Amino acid sequence: MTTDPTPRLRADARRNRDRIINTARTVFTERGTEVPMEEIAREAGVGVGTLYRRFPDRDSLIREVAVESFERLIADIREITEHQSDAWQTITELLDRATDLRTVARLTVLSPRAREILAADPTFDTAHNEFMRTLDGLIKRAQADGTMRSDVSTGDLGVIIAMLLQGVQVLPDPVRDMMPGRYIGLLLDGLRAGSTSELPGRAVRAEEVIFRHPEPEE
Amino acid sequence: MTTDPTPRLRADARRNRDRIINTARTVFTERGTEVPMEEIAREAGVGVGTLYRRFPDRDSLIREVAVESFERLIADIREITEHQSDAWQTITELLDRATDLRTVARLTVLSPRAREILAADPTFDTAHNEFMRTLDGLIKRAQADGTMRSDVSTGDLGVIIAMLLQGVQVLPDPVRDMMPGRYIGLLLDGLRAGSTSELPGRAVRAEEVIFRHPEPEE
Amino acid sequence: MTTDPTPRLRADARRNRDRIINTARTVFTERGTEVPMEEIAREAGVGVGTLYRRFPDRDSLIREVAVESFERLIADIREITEHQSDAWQTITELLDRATDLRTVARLTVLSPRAREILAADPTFDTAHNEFMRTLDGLIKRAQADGTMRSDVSTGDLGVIIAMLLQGVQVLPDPVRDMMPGRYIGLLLDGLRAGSTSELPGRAVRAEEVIFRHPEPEE
Amino acid sequence: MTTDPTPRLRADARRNRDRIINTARTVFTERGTEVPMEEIAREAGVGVGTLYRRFPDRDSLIREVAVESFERLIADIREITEHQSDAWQTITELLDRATDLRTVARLTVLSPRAREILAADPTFDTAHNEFMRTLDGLIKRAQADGTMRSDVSTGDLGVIIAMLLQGVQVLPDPVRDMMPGRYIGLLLDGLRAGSTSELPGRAVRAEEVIFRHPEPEE
DNA sequence: TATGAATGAGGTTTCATTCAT
DNA sequence: AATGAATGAAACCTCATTCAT
Repeated sequence: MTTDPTPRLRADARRNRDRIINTARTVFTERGTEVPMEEIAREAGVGVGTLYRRFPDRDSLIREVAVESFERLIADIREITEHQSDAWQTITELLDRATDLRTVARLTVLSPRAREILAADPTFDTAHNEFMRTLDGLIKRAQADGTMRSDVSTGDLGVIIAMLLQGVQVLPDPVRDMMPGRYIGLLLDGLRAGSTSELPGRAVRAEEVIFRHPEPEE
Repeated sequence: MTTDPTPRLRADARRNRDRIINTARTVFTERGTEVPMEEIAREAGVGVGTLYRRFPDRDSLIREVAVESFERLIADIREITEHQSDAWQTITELLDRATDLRTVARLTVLSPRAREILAADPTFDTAHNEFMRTLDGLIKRAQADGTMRSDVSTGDLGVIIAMLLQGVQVLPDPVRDMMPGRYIGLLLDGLRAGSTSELPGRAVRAEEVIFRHPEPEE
Repeated sequence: MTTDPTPRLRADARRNRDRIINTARTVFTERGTEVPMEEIAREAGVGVGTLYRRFPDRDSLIREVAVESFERLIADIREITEHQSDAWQTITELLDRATDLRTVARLTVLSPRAREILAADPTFDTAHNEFMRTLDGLIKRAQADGTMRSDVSTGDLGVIIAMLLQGVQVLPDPVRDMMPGRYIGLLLDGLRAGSTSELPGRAVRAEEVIFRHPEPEE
Repeated sequence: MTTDPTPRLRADARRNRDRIINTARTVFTERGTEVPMEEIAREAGVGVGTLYRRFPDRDSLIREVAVESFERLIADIREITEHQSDAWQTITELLDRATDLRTVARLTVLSPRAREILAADPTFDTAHNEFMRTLDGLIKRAQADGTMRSDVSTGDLGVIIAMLLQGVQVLPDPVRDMMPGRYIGLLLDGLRAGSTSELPGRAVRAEEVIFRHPEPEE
């Protein structure tokens, strides 16, 4: 499923690679993509040299973290779907477990730089498209069920998720951790079917928000 | 109203100062507070030296832009209030004219650096407190009118505004400008009185979100 | 003996560090502490980055050079003392071999900036106190021997040494190297026991001249 | 006597010029020749523009201060000579009133930059030569009187004066003001006729120390 | 292979000097 | 003529990336 750029690694090399990716994911999510490479290396417990051996520059690190985060997120959704067949509930649960969602938001919708990198790399399309397809399926089902208002699109949901999660992220520490649920609650109330107001503007297509290799219309 | 840091400037100096502040406001809002000083100077059409003569370092530039943006925003609110007595409508209109609101969001809730600067500077309290008081008044009135749900606070609204506007900000260019209204619509539906769901967590106090010089209880 | 700030360095790093310190010592002694860092790096044959990796700012470079110079000077004194038991002769020889003495003078008595740096750093006290104790011992012995007038103190000698060596330093190149001995000769004549004039003012305490962490009275 | 570069000035212009020169003299003497021009202007109570109108660059300011300081010093000597015919006493008194002497020392022997400027400017020779001639006369007389040892030259005295005064200058504030007399005392003891030691090296010619337009041998 | 040292380009800031008011 | 604003070159320092051990 992945582009699998690292066919076989010695056990210790593998361990280092994992540490770096994990550290980078956390750091990118919490502090953005511009954190010094030296610092990422230090937090991962390796030298910069090792980091650069694995990822020749910052862009390639961002790319790998993004690919992997998409995959994790897709796995999250799968897991939820296993025990939860209601689409609205699935969306709610997904938003509640925001961890990987937040990373993806930061590395796609919320970082112009990351967006550019990913947009330039067609090998990334697979993971991305699968995610979009999945989200799209959920929304359509929730709308068919009559639980979600029908005038919002997958792209809209992408925007909203990104906005909310980013917002939550920068809150001062003490408020931060307890808050996501609250604002997701408000948002869901807005998304719920039966809302009275008519939304201005038009629905956003997913490709407009994330990046621009729209899958050839099947 | 102003802290008036520059009692009297020669006409040309005034012009340059204004250009710098305007450029910085745009640039900070669009691209964040870390844009190179040289670039701000270039876009403002002045030499770096001029920029530094007026604002001895980046922090002081951020500070001035923030103060001024708060003042502009307060003026916006006043203007709306003049022709609009309904609190809910006032909030809606305010959110629709998001320009200065977006700047303020970026420079308070959304930038840890800016937040730190402002928190360290008591001279900033005047503008800040006036804004908070105004927002607070609006919310209380809307809740008293029965148009806004009563389980949200001024701090909550601050968080939401910031989250939304920040999110909107990073959308890809073509989508960006037409979008705010749409998501504000969704949000307002969530905020509207009569919503069914019970919000988790607790209301956030304004000082928790922005910064920490709560006005001495009068 | 050393504060040993660099437990173990790779051979090449060690070589670079030494080059930098040596270059800085020369340059500080000849041209003062404000010589551009780029230039020090260039003369040491390394990039600026290397200089800054080892010494995060100018102050820390000054500090290291100072510590090391004190240590060299103490070693000089030890060496002289090994073959020379007469205190007056020791002082004379010490003044004749002015190299490290001049560096120390420049970095303590003669540079307000360096003095401030060193005064702020208690880890520096060891080297400093040892030097002062040594000098003090010499003077007391010379006075006990009846070779040095008894109305001068260690602090006085510090002032005089600094003044003379600084003066010598700025002489035009061709005159410079042959001169110290001459003026030291004049000075020593003034210091010699049996001088007729009575000195105005009072003896200076060493701490007044150098800096202000007087060793806790034992 | 002066090179008189400013034939006639309006009263206010004259006043500004004087303020600038006085401020610059103090500042150069206390803190060296590299103090920011803006700061000199501020302390003089004029704008930078005014400073630059009068002195087109730093070098020319240094030059003017130097010329004037020489003239003041010569006047000092004259004044002393009026009531004091003993050459040794004259030298002693001169050293005791160190003010202008210190400025001259800083701007000639002690500042490589200033020395270069003055050396490059033949119009400066007049003041300089007169001073040297005067000092030379005093020394010769003191030696003829048998009060000063005969193996020192005018150049030597220049070196010593400069060294001592510079040294005094950089002493920590509390010690500084009360000290010059003390070290001058020591020095004079060394200079006094009857000293036992034989000086190493050779006498320095005045031109070697100050700068290099040796007056055509008359 | 892993490490951390070295490099230098680029961003920040200061200040000598010029120029508009 | 006086002022203080504007300029840009040069110094400081950081960090992405390359390279020696």
